[in-house]
Amino acid sequence: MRENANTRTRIQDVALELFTEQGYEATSLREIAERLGVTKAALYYHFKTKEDIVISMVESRIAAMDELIAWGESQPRTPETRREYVRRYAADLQHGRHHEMMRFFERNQTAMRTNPAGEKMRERMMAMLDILTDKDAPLADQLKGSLAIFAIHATWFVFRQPDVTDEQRQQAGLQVALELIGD
Amino acid sequence: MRENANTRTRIQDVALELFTEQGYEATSLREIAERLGVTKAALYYHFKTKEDIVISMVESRIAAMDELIAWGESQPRTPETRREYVRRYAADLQHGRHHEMMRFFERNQTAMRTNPAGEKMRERMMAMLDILTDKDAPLADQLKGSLAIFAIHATWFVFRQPDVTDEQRQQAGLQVALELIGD
DNA sequence: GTCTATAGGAGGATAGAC
DNA sequence: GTCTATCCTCCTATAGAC
Repeated sequence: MRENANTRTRIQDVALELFTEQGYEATSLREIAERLGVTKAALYYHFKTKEDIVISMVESRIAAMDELIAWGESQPRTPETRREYVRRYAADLQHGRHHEMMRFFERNQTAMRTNPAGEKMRERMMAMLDILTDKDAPLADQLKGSLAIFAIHATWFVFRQPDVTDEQRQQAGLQVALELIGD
Repeated sequence: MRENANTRTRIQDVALELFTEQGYEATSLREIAERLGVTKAALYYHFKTKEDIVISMVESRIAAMDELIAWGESQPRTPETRREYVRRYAADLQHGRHHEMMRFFERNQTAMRTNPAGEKMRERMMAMLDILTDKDAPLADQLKGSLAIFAIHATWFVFRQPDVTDEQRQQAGLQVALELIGD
């Protein structure tokens, strides 16, 4: 079970990387298995289907988002709540494989269209948006709410310089996101 | 050739729609053919390969971008140039299938990774970014440049209300983009 | 827990008739 | 220009040995 847990995690790691780089559909189980030095059949011992690999990966991310959303919904709808929400979201993405997961979803929106994990994720993104913007706010403000979230995600992949630290990334993303939701 | 041009265009239209909604890899040629009431083999009369369909669609978009980029590069690197650039870009996307094309690329980045059309498109996006932001500008400003472009694209799909006019969309996207690049 | 072998199907692409 | 028929490859998934 030590071995079990280990291989399971390694499969998830490799899958996440390949799914993000090449796309979910474009990545075959053979490819993942080869990268790990095992056969396809071995993967099926750990996961029932290909879809299952994604579902298993997304769980901890969904849990973290649920916690954050619950917090947001329990707070008064004030500017300060929104600011704090953005700060917490940015901090949240620093842990585990969380920002990698969000990138995976961003790059596989279409493939996740019919996937249960994708449905859950879309639901959460909507809930987050509801915390950041009113549904009857001006269009520009609604757009800014979406961009604020996107800014924090983009933090992890837009910069072209190789020498940017995680510290600097997070700081830049957070600053822009905060400006977008109105200071 | 009248028929020819017509069928060719219809294939492109259906392909663009399905590739965007379901994803490039998830859409089979059989599916496109069925939607048009023809067989797969008929598609192969009009296009050499599946990849070829994408390449053919992207041409007019690339041409428009090249024109815009050439204009940008011929102007002084001033704030007013950047503002005008953003305005022209927003107006540009109103024509033909242009914003649909950008949405297609956004949702199929991974699939377009190894596609010649994808390579061209990435190159142009980089060139646009270079016009909007300096490479040695603060990280936050670089991020804002990317977000400005994204804001204009997002204009066409983020709003949840069904009664938003194209006029209103464009206006909101443009306003936010202009704020992002500093008024 | 991992392997070999294989079923079963779908996809892209082509040949050749009409 | 479009069709029928078919090829070939690759994929997901399973059966059963070790």
